[in-house]
Amino acid sequence: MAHRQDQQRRASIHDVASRAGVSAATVSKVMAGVTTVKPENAQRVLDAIEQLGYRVDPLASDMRRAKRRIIGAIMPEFESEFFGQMVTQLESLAEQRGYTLVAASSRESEARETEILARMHDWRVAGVVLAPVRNEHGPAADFMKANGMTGVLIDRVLSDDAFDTVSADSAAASAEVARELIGKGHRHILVVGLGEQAATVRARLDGFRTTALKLAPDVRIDVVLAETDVEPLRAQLRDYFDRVEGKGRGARPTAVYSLFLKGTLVALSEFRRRFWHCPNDISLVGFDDAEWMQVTWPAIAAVVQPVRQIAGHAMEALFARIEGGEGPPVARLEPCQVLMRESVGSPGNGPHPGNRQ
Amino acid sequence: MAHRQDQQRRASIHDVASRAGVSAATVSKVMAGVTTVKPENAQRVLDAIEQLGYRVDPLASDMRRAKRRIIGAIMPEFESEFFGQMVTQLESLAEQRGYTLVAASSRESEARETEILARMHDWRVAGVVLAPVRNEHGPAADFMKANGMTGVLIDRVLSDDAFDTVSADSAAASAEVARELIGKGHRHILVVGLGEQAATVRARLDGFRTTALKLAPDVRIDVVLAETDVEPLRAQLRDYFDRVEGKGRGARPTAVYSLFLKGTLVALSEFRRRFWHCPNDISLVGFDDAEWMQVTWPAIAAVVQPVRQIAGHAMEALFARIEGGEGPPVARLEPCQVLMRESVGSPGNGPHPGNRQ
DNA sequence: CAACTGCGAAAAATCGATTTACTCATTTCA
DNA sequence: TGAAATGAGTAAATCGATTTTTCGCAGTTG
Repeated sequence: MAHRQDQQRRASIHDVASRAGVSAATVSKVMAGVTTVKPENAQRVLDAIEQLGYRVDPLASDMRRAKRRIIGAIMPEFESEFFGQMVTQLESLAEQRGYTLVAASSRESEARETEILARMHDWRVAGVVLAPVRNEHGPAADFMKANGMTGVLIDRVLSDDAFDTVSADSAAASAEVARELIGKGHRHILVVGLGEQAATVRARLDGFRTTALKLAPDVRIDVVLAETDVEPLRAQLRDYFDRVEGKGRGARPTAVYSLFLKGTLVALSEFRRRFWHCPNDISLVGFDDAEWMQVTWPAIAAVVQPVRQIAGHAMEALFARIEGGEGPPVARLEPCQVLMRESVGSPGNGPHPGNRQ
Repeated sequence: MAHRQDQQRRASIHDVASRAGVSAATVSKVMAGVTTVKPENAQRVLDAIEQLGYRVDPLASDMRRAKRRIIGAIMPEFESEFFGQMVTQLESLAEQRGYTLVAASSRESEARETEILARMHDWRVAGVVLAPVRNEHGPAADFMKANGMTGVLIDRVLSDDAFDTVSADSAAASAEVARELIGKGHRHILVVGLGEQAATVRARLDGFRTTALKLAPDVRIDVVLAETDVEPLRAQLRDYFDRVEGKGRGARPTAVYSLFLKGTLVALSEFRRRFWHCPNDISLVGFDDAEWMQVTWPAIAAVVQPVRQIAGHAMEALFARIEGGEGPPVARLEPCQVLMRESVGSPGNGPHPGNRQ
């Protein structure tokens, strides 16, 4: 019956008003819960709303306010569990407050990051949750500052002089990893990372190195840092292992600590190529957990980032600012959990029987 | 200098108009590329736009049109590579056409699916890409029909009488898997799935069964289908293996075909529990590929869904409808690629030496 | 009885862009 | 020459909701 009508044009506040025999302003007041409306009028408005299936048009509703009830989220990628969970959380939290989340992927490009931000600025979003590709000092953060945008930086950041930041406590987690590896007897450890993400990588590296050296001053820590992309890292890692293997017995590290998920995958694939098995031939821990790490053989040890906490505190900080919260920016660090799974063992348990090299 | 201004209020079309000494209508025409504007006026408008850094407010711009330049995307989850890539693609395609993509996760709930859809309807989105939790016959699709929304259904769908559909060619891929497994000599195969996703699961199951039986009429195909959630599936799988093990030698299937990613994880974790190794103790193929499947030992065989093609054709179909395209709905099936990795071998190569049960 | 107080609701302005209708000129053609 | 067509541009309406202003009317007060 109402078919044509449904498909053609939705009821507006004026349709409700005329059906209820009042003005649009009164309808608006009823919906806003203003008490200075005569009960009988309010009831007729409610009835009209019910009958017409009226719902506020968020677009029109947002027109007049300077900050629209839209939150922008910019993530470096959507393909990993971490950012997938992050978006899910952020969306849920935005929704709870009656905001719409518009998520976009910068696809690991700072240029795109700024473009997206400009578009979000056009939309006059109330706030932005930005997980920068590189760190807090990129062009995106500059853009936000220059345009007086409200925002929170997460993940690959440490602290900022203009925006609140929320990230995993990389240093503490790395220290924990160091304690575990040193405790198991490792004295030659390779750290793998991507240099571009300056802030986080440094925190993770320093946290690891400091604690490791404190516990075992004789420990040898090698570092393989690729600048930008994953493929160069793969090549560098291959070269590194070729080199240490050339130096004969004992030159090979007994454990690898990867500072990010892609690095863990690269390390694993390099182990495969060399027929090295964890943990007998080499131990492996990676920053960032994933579901599959529990089902492989061996299960892969990992640092679990507290996604819910990061998302929760990011949104909390963001809404506080949106609602006019003042004060200097806060840099929050959320504690991680380190899951030592089977991929970590003690060195010197001899090569795996299947090791053919 | 322009700081305060930037932060307070952005330039509107009227600001541009007054600075250029013309009316807002003229500015609008210049931006739309209408030719009936005196070149010198056009130039002054362009200059004013430049000086003020004016950009169209998409919200205001969309106000008057019945269909706003917004595309909604509803995915069952964001945590897996498949849907992550899907959202990335969809966003990119929407952006190319000057549309904004608003993505939301139904978190595997049909109720939420409809709620999100209602909210998107409130936004008067031009179209929706819906990856239903269950299949094309859920309440979400009904809602879209009842409200005359434009949309395309993807992934867990076969065909629909109201909407275009795009999905992986599950049947063909499953047939290919059957050919591979039968060809390798498997005659007792377990298929693992989630019954709730009726359409796709049936297609995958039937495609597999038909081809397997055609090639080897004596093949035994067991099926473990959990209704809704992953945990029950885990329990059922455990029971199943307990049962077949109780029947003694040869009762155990030599291969498992999982119809979706979570099933592959469950199967792997069950293998772990029983100390079964792939492919010596049992072979495994799963629908849906993931990056980690190449780096584990063994690498896991998988059916790769053509994400780009699905996203591309979905958007193509969607925009065709948005632009008024008529005609009966089209059901598209995109071919998959089957990657037979090390987790699949021939049966009867004897148990793995490490098998302690 | 005039002035004041308040309540409830309507009218009007606003947000920013687009589109329709309309106004002058200036051409073009009969 | 006069009517119609074209060109260039503007005022105003529109989209749908919110917010400010105004107004009518009832009841009080001096």
